[in-house]
Amino acid sequence: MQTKGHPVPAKKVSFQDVRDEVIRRIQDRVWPQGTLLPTEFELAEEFGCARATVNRAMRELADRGIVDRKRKSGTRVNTAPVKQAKFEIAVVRHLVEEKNAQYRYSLLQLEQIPAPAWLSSRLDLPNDAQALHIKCMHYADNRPFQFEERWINIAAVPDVLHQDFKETGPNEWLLSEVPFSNAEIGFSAIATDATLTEFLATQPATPVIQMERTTWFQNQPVTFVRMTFHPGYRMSTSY
Amino acid sequence: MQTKGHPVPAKKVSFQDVRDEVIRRIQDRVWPQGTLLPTEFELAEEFGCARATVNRAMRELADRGIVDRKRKSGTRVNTAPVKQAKFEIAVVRHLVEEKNAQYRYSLLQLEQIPAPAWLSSRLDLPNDAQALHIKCMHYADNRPFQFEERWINIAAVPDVLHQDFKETGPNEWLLSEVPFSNAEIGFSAIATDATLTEFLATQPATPVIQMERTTWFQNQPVTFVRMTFHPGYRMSTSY
DNA sequence: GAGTGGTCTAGACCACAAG
DNA sequence: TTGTGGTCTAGACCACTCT
Repeated sequence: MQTKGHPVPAKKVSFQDVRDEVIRRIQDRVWPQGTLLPTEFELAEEFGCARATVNRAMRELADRGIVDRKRKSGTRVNTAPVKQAKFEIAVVRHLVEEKNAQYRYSLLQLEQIPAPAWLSSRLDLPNDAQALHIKCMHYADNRPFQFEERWINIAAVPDVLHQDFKETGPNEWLLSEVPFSNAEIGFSAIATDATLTEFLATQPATPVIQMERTTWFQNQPVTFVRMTFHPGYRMSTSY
Repeated sequence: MQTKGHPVPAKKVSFQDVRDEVIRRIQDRVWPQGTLLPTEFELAEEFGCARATVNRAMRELADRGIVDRKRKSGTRVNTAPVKQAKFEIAVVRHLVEEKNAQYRYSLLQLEQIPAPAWLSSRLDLPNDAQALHIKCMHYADNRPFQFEERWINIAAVPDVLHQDFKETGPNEWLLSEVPFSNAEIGFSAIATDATLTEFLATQPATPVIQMERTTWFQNQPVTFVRMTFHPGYRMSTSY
């Protein structure tokens, strides 16, 4: 909306400007759900910027699931926006320290064993595979925070045999050893069994959140871990 | 790696090419964690593409938390990659239908009440605020899938009074009415109380996952909902 | 066939932060 | 001050997909 008298310096239109204005129009029902938006060319003209700028803005909206884009069809306001909640799967130590609590780690058990059948099946390991079986605890201000039970595919990370995991947990070591892996994560609610009741210091059969994660590196299975949080633990995020 | 004899048509280098090659080098320890990467200009030269192309590739890696970028400092391979797990907080109906199960909705209770103190406090409502209190069930193949209890801030969406929610749940209506809201979500593990035991058809004190969500639209509180899943429900995702 | 988004380029200027 | 990423431009061609 700027009169074209003299060539005013005219601050350039940023892709954020475009993005925010489009969001505003959607929120204010100028473009209700399902609306077909103007083409990039038209928007560029309206906003007085390059098409690439509009493209960048719209691509971001598409990534967020706010609009749907199709070649030839154009850009449409999404009707059933897929809400995504992102949870940061951080190292336990960070979770604890974020709460300004003192972190402490304790190794409970470490043994090399032939991979049990269920593990071989789950990780698709050969029959004679060897595994490192680890149990450990994570404390926040000396109160039980998380119980961790883990199996590591030794063939995938042979160096693991030189680690004693007395000072730092296997997760942190694996992170430095096997960066940028792929993983499958699942959360469920379970009741504490005898072991969990003991280490988490709970009443028997207390509901707790358990997180299971299987990790691969370059298509090779590396580890399966089961992490059980203390009662009352709440995972939260916002969007 | 292309000899510069004749001006070969030479397929253009895409930002995906750059991105994937950078990922490969990080995975293969060519650039171990903490490494300072070459500048965009240098990479553009190496790959034989424009700097904008490199920028687009690196920006994606930064978004994924694989590298850290700072003006003047340059781009560095992230040491403690923050793993992000994205959960799609979809409409319950979609969750059910994804399992190829038949979805059924049932309204249990709907009443207009003065907002209880805890709700006013949580949503920052005025003292005389009115709320719509709703209880309903979601079934998958006629088996209890989720129990939902919700409070809606009537002032934020007055139209809600014209809805009877007999056929479709409040969530779907709110989604169409209040698109692109902000929300805070939390998950915890709880034991079923009398009501939940009844509606979810479980044993008393069964561990279940409960999701709480508070939603705002343009900084105005809209709704607070507590959704409790059937026993054994598992939230999962991969990255 | 034609329209729309997807991407690349070459160049430019800006903004932040390290020295 | 200076180096590095952040962004915008104007133009070009490509790729999907609808008709």
